[in-house]
Amino acid sequence: MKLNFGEQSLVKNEPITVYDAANELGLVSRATLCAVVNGTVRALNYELDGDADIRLCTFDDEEGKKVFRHSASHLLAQAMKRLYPDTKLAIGPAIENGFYYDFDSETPFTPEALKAIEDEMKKIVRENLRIERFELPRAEAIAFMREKDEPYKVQLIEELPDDAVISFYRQGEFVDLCAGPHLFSTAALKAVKLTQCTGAYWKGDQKNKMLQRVYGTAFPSKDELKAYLERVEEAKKRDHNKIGRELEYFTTVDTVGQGLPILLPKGARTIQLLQRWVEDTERRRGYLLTKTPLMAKREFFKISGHWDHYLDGMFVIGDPYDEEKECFALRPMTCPFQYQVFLNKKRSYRDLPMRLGETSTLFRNEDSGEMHGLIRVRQFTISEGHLILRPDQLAEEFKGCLQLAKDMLSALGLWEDCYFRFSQWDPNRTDKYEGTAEQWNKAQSVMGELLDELLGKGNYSIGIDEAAFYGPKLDIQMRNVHGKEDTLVTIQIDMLLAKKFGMEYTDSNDERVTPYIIHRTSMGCYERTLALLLEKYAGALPMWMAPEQIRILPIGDEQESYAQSLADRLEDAGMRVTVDARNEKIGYKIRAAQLEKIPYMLVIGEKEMSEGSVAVRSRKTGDIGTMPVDEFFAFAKKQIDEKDLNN
RNA sequence: GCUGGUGUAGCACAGUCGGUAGUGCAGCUGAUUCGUAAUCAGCAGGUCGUGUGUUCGAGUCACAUCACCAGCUCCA
Repeated sequence: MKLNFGEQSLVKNEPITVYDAANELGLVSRATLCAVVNGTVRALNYELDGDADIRLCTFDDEEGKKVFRHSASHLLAQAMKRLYPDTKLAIGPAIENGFYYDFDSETPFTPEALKAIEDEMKKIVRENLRIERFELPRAEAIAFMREKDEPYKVQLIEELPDDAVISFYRQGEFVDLCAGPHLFSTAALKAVKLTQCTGAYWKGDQKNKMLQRVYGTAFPSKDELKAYLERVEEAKKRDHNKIGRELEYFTTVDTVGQGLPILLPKGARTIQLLQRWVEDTERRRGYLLTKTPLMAKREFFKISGHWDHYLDGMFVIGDPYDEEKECFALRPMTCPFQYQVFLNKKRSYRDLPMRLGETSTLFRNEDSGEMHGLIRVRQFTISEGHLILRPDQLAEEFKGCLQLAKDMLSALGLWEDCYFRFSQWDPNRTDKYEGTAEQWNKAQSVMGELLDELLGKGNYSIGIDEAAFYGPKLDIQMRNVHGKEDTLVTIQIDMLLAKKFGMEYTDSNDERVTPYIIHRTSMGCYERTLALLLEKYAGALPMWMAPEQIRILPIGDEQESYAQSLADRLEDAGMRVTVDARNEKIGYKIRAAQLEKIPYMLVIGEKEMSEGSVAVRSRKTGDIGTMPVDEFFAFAKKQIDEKDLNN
């Protein structure tokens, strides 16, 4: 058999382990963790018995990281079993940045308990236990796990297909059902840290028992672990929920209620200017502005399907089940309201595409545990829009929507952090979705082709059972500082709602045709986008979107009126300027402005006043020297007009 | 909704074994008129998230509730 290790190769007649084969070529080092053999990840002690293409992996490879951390999760489970023998094991995979293991245990694990478990893990590492794989036939595997009193493992085996290979991994006294692969020995797991303990449902289903999930991370060296933990700490400092409150962008008030943040003047200002910018940009791209009611009668939502599909998520005014009495609901979306604009009169194919845009406030009754700062709230305002189209316009208009979102998010500097998901229906859950399989397949294939063309094949992931109840979506996703993902922008193709609302147009053959609809947002909802901006820029929003752009700092009383007239002039040019005329030393005022992350400070003393100049200080680079007022004016205006993201 | 954690002045925090609440910054007043990240002094500020209970006595203990945080589930 021929064994290819990239450039080098080896010919063998007898079976040999990956480790021994690689070692003969001098390719193994301490950093080698596993190997990809003919496309499958294998442990180093995997026995080769035929021709193979082999790639050795270290921690720098995704495969290596995964194997390393998967072994760390077994280490955790072993320590847990030693300290709490009654604990039942569920599952323990490697995840991005670490691993977790789910346990069923009577004892709730506190941070102190985690410390003790971590110490036990370190002990096992020092024991240098070999990690060995073995297989069992199905019946024996089940009996084995029954004997060990591991009901979750029994269930996992029972759910495996009949022909599945059932493998176990043993390290010392500990054995776990696992597909593997794993490291050679526990000794390599030198830098392991348990980070948190939370609840998680068995099999991710709310109806199942809640287990205890212990999260951890692992690195080949203590230095790498330390660097990672420091990065996490740094990221948390950018948390909009902290920084947004400190910098007075928003606050919450117990008595107002959950998910109902108060936007303070700075937050309100930035959202106002984003909103104006969105509305103006959309107008230039052919959108018609609408303003529709924030609520409607129950009957209206029955037509749209929301009453059947989304009642739990709506705020209802009145008794939803008393059909005798009038009942209203606050709107959870804009779609059917905006359709009324189209329905206002008879439409012809000449009216299409009709692009409708609205700065739309929505209300969604999220579960109490869902709210998060400005990212997930119960009332929010979205740059909403619907495009009503002839079939032949679908591709072009979808493209336009994506281009608009890209332009918007690029101007905000967020585009580079986004990734894409093609959210599809689940054909097995027809209760959740409206329409026929034929309609869904058609909409999804149209959308798939568009995405391949616009984003490129493979540049988006597919999310099954993530669609809207009326159609597939392109979701533009972003992660917050905690690594949690949220949808920033969504563009959806809808082939169902138009019919429900009796929307038709007359085509050139004088036939009545039901239009296609695209639901879309251009830059998402303002609260969430602001939150992600605050995190991206650590509170120092770029000049063009900063609530306060320039602060003028007179040194003494004599410069106050000059400072004020300068502020008036900049304000007249549309800049957002304040004067700090407090009787304080200049250092004090600068410190205050720096802490508030004001982009530019203009220091005005006797010298500047007499020569008509300003001493400019940037929050980023400090004192950048004195320049004539006109020069600063042009300097600032350029940054604002060009939406410069570096200042 | 579920699991765990947190809640003391505007903010950051201290408060021992249950004995009647403190520090720094911010604020206000006065003095100081000052050149690139904190001038000095004085003053004021609290129903210890809320409620109920235990107790002679509760910031501290118990229960409930509200809000905030992380995770799970959910997310049109």
